Amino acid sequence: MSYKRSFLMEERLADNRQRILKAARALVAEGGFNHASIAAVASSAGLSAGAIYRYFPSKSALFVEVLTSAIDHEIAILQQIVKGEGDVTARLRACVESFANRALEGPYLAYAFIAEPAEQEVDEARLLGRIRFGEVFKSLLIEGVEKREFPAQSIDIGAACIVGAFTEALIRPIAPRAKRDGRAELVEGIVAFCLRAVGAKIS
Amino acid sequence: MSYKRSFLMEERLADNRQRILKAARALVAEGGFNHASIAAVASSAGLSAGAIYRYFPSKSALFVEVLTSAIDHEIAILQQIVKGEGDVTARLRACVESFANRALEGPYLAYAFIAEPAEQEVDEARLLGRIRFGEVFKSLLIEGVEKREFPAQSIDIGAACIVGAFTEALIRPIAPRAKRDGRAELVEGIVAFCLRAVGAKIS
DNA sequence: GCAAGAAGTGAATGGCGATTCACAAAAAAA
DNA sequence: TTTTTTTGTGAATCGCCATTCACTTCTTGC
Repeated sequence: MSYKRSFLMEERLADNRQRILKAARALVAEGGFNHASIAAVASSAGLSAGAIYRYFPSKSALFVEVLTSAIDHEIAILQQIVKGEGDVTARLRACVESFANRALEGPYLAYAFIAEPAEQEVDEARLLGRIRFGEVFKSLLIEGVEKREFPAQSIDIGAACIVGAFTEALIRPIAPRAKRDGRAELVEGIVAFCLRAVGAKIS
Repeated sequence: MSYKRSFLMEERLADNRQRILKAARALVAEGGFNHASIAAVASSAGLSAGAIYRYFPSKSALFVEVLTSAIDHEIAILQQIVKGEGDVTARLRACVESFANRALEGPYLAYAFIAEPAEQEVDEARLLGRIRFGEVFKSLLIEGVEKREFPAQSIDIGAACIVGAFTEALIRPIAPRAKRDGRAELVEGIVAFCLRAVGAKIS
């Protein structure tokens, strides 16, 4: 009577889904969103264009998921640092450093995720991601102010500013066909800026 | 023999061009780039779609000019402040305040110019604009460091960070359908962040 | 093995809006 | 006024891809 998917079938479907996501991510990393048409994703995942629609309702939905899961991953890394040991200043430094270094590692991907023009939906997901990054810094700021490591200040605004600051400072070296030199100095410069901005003592 | 445009004709053509630019700007201010199709711009300027192409080679070119001239205007305002009197700290404060207030004044326009997804070319113009804003702050930073108002620091990075910081802090309240309250606090928060970041004494 | 249902195919469709173009109206030269 | 050149019109084209769909191939239940 009713059709029931075997375990193996389930596996294969799940695997396909993952392959689609992976292919999409890889194509974005390679040449940005433009480079990643449904046809390209499909063939790169070893499926037909039509098949994609068995797994995702639309192109936007697919890329929103690609973006969101990448962001989840980054956030998890940052939260790990936030929850770690050391004073707040050190952890803030570590967060900014980590984010910046990872972005410079895969510049095209980071560019796409931070700044490349994309559809409405993707863009909304991006905004949401930025807000989530903001929350991470917000928690650090709250702790820092509480522990008197930082002076009293507007937490929400400060968090947004931090995200904006390192993001912007990264965009230029990250953008397609930009020169990328002095990475260490760049990262250190960004960190120093952020630490001064929150009023951390020296460092 | 050769056709020569009369003075009146020249005038009319120049006027048409201006009207097109103005219509485009108005439509963007009203509903973002999406809202501003060639057809819409044309009818709003009192011309036919085809006529636009006698004045601009492409839609992108038109919007690049709209964007660029808006940026020119903003930059001029900031440079006025930079060249003004008062210590560097005060002028930096005035620049950030001015930009933020003007952005909050015409939120949709600012959003489109700062963050709305658009064609490649427009996006490139936007990046260029950001760099130019950076230069303004760069000159302030250089002066501030020279005059010992600010400690030694990475000028280029700092300038980029400032632009990113206020930009990001503005995007959320500026974005379509965002709530916009506490404007004065927002601006003051951003200013405070930036001043601490460059190491300005109190304020 | 065989019917019924599910997954996969890829060429055709569809929508959208920029761009073009054959033609019309207006302006300058003759 | 007639001719030539420029400017303006707006419907038709065109390009681009996401999305669909009639059909094939594979899975499952019997």
